[in-house]
Amino acid sequence: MENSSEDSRAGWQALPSWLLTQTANHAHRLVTDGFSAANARGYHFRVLATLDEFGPASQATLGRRSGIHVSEMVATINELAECELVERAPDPADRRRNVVSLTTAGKRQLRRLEKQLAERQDELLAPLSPDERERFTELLSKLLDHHDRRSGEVWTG
Amino acid sequence: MENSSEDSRAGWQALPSWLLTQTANHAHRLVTDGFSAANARGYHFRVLATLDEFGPASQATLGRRSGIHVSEMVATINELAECELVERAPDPADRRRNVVSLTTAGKRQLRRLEKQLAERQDELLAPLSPDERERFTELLSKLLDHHDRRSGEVWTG
DNA sequence: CAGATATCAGTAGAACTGACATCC
DNA sequence: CGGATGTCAGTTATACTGATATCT
Repeated sequence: MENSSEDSRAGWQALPSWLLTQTANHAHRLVTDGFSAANARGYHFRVLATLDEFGPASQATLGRRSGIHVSEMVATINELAECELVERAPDPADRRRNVVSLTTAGKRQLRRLEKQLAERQDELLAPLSPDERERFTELLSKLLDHHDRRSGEVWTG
Repeated sequence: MENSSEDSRAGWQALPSWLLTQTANHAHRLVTDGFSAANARGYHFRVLATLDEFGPASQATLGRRSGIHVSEMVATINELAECELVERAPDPADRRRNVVSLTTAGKRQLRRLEKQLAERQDELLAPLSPDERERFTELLSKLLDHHDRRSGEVWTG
């Protein structure tokens, strides 16, 4: 009654929070390794993808859209610009700002990273059936929406 | 066809790896806050719970059982010993070792933390029905078992 | 001697804070 | 002036690696 035979984890190792954070660690390692195989980091991908979706923007705007801290953005853009994946030019309309935009090389790199990422998703979900994968992401979305909203409440009312 | 109306997340924010790591961050914050409300950290709980389950042990053994790195164990035991939640005594049978054991105050603290933890699980899974919670932990277990085994393969053959 | 143990120092990545100069 | 922007320096927490002294 206390432990059915298939329940291999005891005590705290069976808690949802433990299962969640440990599995997330594996996921993080998978995608991080995938990115570094393409000489990139997660921040690089997020900036490139955000530029691709919304077009050129200032670093502050990019930070808000991609959820990357402003001070992280500086280093990220430095690295991307050094590889000529983005271009950073002063905004003539507002001299505080830099306008960051995607280069063609940046677009190419983005496609590469997207492909990498898709493969890692598959590796992550390998033991699940298509049906299970569907339900899994649904449940995660539900949880994340809930908690994102809860954190947001404090600041946005 | 590309986006049904209920799919609020675009692009990379809908990827399983993203949903997973972000949700895990929320979970981690929840339990961390819960622990710190009881003047504890995750390591403290894991050591106390491991001592409760397996009995007194050396720091190295404790580390293997709880998955905590040996060098982290030193600081963890220092902190627990300072609050008199565990006792650290030299092992007469092997002078390299310390024998670490639970005190009654440690047991009390463990119960407190277990209660905290249970509440945080509930907060974490709040938007899910009992049925959904069941399936969620099942899917997570399946994933974690898979990836734990895969990482283990490298070292244990 | 190899190997285990406890300890301490240092490292690395992620996410954040604070200070600052510049500009709107 | 208040507020936004970009930059840099520093901090925190987590999880390691490496070195060392001691002991089996």
